[in-house]
Amino acid sequence: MPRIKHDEPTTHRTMQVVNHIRSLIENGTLQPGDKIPPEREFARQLKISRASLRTGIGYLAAMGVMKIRHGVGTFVADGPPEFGKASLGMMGALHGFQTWQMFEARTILESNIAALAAERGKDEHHAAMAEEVAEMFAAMNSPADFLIHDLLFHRIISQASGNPILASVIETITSALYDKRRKTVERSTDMRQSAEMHREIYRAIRNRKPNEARKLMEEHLHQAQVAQGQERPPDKKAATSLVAAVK
Amino acid sequence: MPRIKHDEPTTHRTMQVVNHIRSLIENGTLQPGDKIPPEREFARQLKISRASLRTGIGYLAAMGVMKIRHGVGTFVADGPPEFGKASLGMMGALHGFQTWQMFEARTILESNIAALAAERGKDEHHAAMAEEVAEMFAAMNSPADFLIHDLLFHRIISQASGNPILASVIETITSALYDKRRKTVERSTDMRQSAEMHREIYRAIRNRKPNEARKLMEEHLHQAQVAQGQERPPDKKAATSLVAAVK
DNA sequence: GCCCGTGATGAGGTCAGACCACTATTATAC
DNA sequence: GTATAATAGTGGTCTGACCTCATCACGGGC
Repeated sequence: MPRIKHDEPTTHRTMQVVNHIRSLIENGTLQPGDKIPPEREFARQLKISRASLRTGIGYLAAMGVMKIRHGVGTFVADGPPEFGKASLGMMGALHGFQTWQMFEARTILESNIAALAAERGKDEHHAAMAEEVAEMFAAMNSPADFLIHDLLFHRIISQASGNPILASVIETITSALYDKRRKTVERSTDMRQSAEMHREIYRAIRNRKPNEARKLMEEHLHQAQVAQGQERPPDKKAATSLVAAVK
Repeated sequence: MPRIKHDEPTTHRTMQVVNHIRSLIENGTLQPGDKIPPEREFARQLKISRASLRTGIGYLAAMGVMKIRHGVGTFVADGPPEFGKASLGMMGALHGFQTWQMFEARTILESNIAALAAERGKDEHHAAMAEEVAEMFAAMNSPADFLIHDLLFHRIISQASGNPILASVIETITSALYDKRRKTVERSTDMRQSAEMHREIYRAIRNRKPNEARKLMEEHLHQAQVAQGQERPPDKKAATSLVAAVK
């Protein structure tokens, strides 16, 4: 029989680095925000070349797990979890993501997240949400500020849902939509209505009414979508239909 | 006076590579599955060192946009879109993702996706789904094969939903759960029931009954979760029924 | 005394070229 | 004809030098 040499992927230096850092994170040695040793020293510790170490670190940086600052050092990411910033944009270019699809995904995710938040939200979440709603009413004449508090409001709901995975997915999609939103928010004439809507959502969550929260969130996002003229185009499928691609 | 070597404000080489490839993808020069030129030649074309080129390619590979095959070449990813394979696992280690959270996320996503598939699925999707259901019944005595067709079935539903963004998110979460599933599927005594369930889901989708499909999918995933003892830990009382549920 | 330029320091970024390892194909031996 | 061996092509790793950037301490000028 032909000799099978199927070695383990343990060989690749890149994965060696990734796994090492992973274990450091898992056993608590590395915490979000921590700085890792300088490349030259770290490479010596791991008994690999600096070049290989760098590919490994680059890999982690691409996934958003590490953050590199030229001239300063390399750190473990500490912000809200986000699946590779450029990832979605890249995927969009590759597989032809449409804006309406982003809205659809966001609507499904956020409406369910709102329901979860209504079930599990704690007092501090309610307080923070109330705060942001108030800020929205106060920023009625400043679209840019309004948008900031809008984002914050939604982010708090994500946290209140108690499911960080869903929160990160939303975060990724939202950040991809952010640029588009920023361009159109100026012409928004419905900030008052939007603020009211947010307040209603807040109330539904605070009063622990999951279904109401879900419904309101759905409605809210639908309005936002319409306001940007990003409705799903009529069902005229240019369907590529590659069932074989599933393989 | 040593004049300052005022080079272009070209951003980091890594991003230079990423953007270059991105533009190649956007203008259609590179299609999924295509092979990019050998590193040495490509580096010469871009007028950068091979090391820098490799950094950029590594970045794209980490995001799942490119696939590297040692000794063969580097290709544009062609399978189902997937956000960095290791990404979720890494994030889990960093932010403490729990298995029950993955199930929750998956349930929310897949039940809604099933509903969308019921609305938008086309004949070829229905056919492919029927095929997989049949394979499941045929593989009843081979857990490994059964699992494969199980995965395929769900993947076809994702495609049928007509929203590739949701499909990729699911794909990412599912692949993270795959290993855990593989370990427990052997003891599954409910493959028959599982197959029946899949058939019912298929029927709901084919008959364009979104709400029914959603409900069935929810139920199906809940069963799968229970079968693995990955229920969400109750907030208050301990669940003693879990052990019995496994059989 | 305070401010600001300037150099020293340490970190990541890039480069070049040699050499190693894997895969698939082709040539050769049997 | 088939199995083994040689080979070409491609990614993977190493070395070590040099470049760029961010920060801080020092010291002259105000």
